[in-house]
Amino acid sequence: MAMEKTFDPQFAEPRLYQAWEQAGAFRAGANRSRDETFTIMIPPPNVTGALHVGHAFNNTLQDILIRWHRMRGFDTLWQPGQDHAGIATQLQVEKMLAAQGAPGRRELGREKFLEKVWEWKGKYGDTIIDQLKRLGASCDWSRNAFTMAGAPGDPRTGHENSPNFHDAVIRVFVNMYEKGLITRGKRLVNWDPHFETAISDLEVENREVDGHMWHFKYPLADGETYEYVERDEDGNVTLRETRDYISIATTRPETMLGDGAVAVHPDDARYAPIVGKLCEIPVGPKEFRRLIPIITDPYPDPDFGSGAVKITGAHDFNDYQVARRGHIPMYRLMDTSAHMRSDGAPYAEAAARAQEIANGADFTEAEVDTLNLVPDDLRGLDRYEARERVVRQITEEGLAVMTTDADGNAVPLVENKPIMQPFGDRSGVVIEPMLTDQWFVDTAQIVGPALEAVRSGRVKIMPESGEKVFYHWLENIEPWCISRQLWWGHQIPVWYDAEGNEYCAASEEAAREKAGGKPLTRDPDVLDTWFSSGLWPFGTLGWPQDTPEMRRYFPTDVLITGQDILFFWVARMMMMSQAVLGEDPFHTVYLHQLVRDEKGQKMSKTKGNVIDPLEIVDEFGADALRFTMAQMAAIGGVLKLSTDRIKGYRNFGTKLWNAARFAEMNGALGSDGTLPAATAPANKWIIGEVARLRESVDEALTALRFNDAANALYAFTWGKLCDWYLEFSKPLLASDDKAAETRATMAWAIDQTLTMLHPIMPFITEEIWGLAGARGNMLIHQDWPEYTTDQLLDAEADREMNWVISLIEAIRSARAQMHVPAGLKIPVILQELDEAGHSALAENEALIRRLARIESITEQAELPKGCITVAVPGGSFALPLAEIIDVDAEKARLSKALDKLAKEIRGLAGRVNNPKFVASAPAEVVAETRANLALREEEEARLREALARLEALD
RNA sequence: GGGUGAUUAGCUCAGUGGUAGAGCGCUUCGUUCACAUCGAAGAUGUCGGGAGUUCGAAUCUCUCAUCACCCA
Repeated sequence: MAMEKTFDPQFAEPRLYQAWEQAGAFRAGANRSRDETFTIMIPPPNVTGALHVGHAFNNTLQDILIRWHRMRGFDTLWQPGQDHAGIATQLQVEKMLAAQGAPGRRELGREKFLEKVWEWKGKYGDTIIDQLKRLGASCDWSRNAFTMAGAPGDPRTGHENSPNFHDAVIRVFVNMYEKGLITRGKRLVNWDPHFETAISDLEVENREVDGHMWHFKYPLADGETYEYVERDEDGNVTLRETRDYISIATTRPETMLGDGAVAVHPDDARYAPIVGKLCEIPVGPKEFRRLIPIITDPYPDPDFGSGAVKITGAHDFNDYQVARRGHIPMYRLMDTSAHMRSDGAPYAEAAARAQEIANGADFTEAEVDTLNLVPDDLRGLDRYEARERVVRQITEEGLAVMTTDADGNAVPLVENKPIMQPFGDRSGVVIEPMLTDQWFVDTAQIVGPALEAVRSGRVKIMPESGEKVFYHWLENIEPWCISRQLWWGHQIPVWYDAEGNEYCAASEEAAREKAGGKPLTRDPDVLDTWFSSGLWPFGTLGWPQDTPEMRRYFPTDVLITGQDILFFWVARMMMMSQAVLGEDPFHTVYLHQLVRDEKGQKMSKTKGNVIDPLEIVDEFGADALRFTMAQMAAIGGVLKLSTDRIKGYRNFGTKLWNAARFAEMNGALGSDGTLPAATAPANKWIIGEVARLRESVDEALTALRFNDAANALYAFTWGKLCDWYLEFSKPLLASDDKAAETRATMAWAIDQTLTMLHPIMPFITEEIWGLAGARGNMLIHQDWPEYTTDQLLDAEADREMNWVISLIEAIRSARAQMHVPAGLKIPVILQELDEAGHSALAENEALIRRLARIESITEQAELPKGCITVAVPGGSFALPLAEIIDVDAEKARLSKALDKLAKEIRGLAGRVNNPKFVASAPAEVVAETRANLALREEEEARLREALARLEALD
């Protein structure tokens, strides 16, 4: 049956994928023929996720490595699964409920809401898995895992691989708690007012926005004054005035209400006279104005603003540090939705107590947290509205620093300046630093082994620059806030009694036992999603149970993931694996960049430059997309995806398809796998080229240089197999004595090409493989070749065929430049030729005549008038084209060739004649340079002769 | 401000000390029995600037410029 003219991926890909799945081709250990294992853990996509180009890239690379190892006979496992993605999923379900007009989260209550989430997960949670299948991902889906599997409320039983994932999470928490690695405390955290939860540093996106800097006067207590002096760099006085205030610049006036002090740099001479005195916060009811101390701290930058900084420990990270150093009270001003607090005692009462503290009274953190210092008229307001009111009140009172505008009017000094503002990466709202009780992992205690793993080389990060980034972050690691005020997640296994004592245990019963039977309430918070993702490499293998999979496949081998989650995930997996198991989770980390559009811009919905990988698969097929991904994957490279490129690789697939079609027409598709006994130089040559390809593909994939592997395959398939070998084969297939061996060689070469292309282009290669008739196995389980060039490369055939190619190219080039009609067969005169050339010509005359479109080759030393000269290594040929030759064009052609040669000869001769080069360069480089020079000089001599002959014509 | 990287053909990018490369695009020619999703031939480079190390530098070092990303 004749093959179709082109491969139809839309039709064939789903059929082929189904065939693989039905055959169990992806199962862990499938096609295993040796003892070594090879394991990759998929970076679990969010259960809410839809496949984007980043996933497509990331998973293509993983699939290439997996398929390659599986074919090589490793016991291979590609562990798939999904992440429960706390915030994203909770948000998604809330949105759905709202859209349905159903009762919301709070109305439902925790338990009912979680039921809805599980329901949602059951319905929509597999979207991304189906999308990964369209890419050709050969994960062992029978082992699909989930980071919330086995949590209370999980309606599924038995059909998921990791029913114990929840147990693993709880076990690790309890273990780390008992070791003192997890503690609870009041800390300043990034608070997301939309989701009303704490989030980690990594979930905060700092963006530059237009902001304002206000300047206000904090009057000194009791009307005190001081001499304020400013000097220039040389110490000359530029300003001297008597002041009864200290000037403060702030971008967040609403937080003034919670100020605990004003700080200046200890070396700042301007404020030295007033350090230790009190000043007044210029806002709030006049009769209850609070006085706060002026302190010194190294944090304020004397050159920035006025050099004096207000300290609001509960709402700014820098201030928090200053307040802790100086034992300054931290007054929380906002509630969980970032509205000004409206709880607690009236302002007058709170302010009076705060004043006692400022005057030196003892206080506790807990007491301070109960004090609501928001004036009664501002309570309950949104933080931005409160800001406006505060600014207005201060300005009306005349306590804003004034300046003059363009018209000479006095106006408040407000600088417009870009400021960096923190946003929640999920909610997009401005993050509020908030002083709250949270759970923390004391990462400083567990970071050591992870750092050591990379420093010692046990774990290799690629590209190497990733290691520096890794060190930098881990060496300066901050405590990791792991509690989230959400419902969807692993609830923290800690219970409290009425006195607030903590009981951490794997179950409520165990906790109650510890508490001696006292009534307990459970901490409502859940764990950061990344806490459970950190256990991915072993939680998916059945840990904490002692499973065969855990023993066999852990530690895993290569982790392929985006650079952006090096800290989120990679570093934490390394820390947690070491903390829990005392082992590294993998030995190699391959980091890649974000996939961008063809101009290098981030893809974003607002820019409208998003490329949907599934649309690409629809239009060009998964193989074309995969090949493009592999081809882009230079280590550390920027990833720019353009549809033109994808189209090019779709064309590559068609080229391969047509080569197979040609083979099939000639009865040369599908070999029995035995190495053909070739006698024709062309056949010997292609066998050697296949061996070269095998070596370069393996070398490239071993080094994770996917682009090198893809390019080697492309260059071989198109540039060697199709451009030359199939053309060489045509006269051979028509011959009596070489036809059989050529069919065998072609079948073998194409099978080898399909095999080696399969990890990158699994669909089209499997399809062609299957078209060749009865095979013992599918290509996905074909054994990967191991032959070497030492075994298969015939050096003589290699030299010979390269000479043949260069002769054909030289003749074609001369013909084209002389505008010889492409269809015209011309005679060729052999002018002179060395022995090797004679032999190559004799063996391959049929190929040369066909490909260079030559009518006859005759040998004669004396040339007729009007010849074009073609020089090749070892000799020269002439094309007698007196009737169509353009002498000037030929002269120009020769001159140009001579110029180029002359330049090369100059360079080579310069080196050879330099005694220092001969003395210092390696012998083989010197020899090579000499040989090269000799060749060039020989060619130059021939061309000069030819040019002289032409000039004699005139 | 700190860190990391980039700068090579018109475009997108490979290239870790030994004759500057690929794909796309461009020009000319071509319906040769696998392929027009194709074939043949061709043009295009002070390898960002400057300095240094070296027999030899796109590659190593320093410096300047521009850009990108990450963290403040």
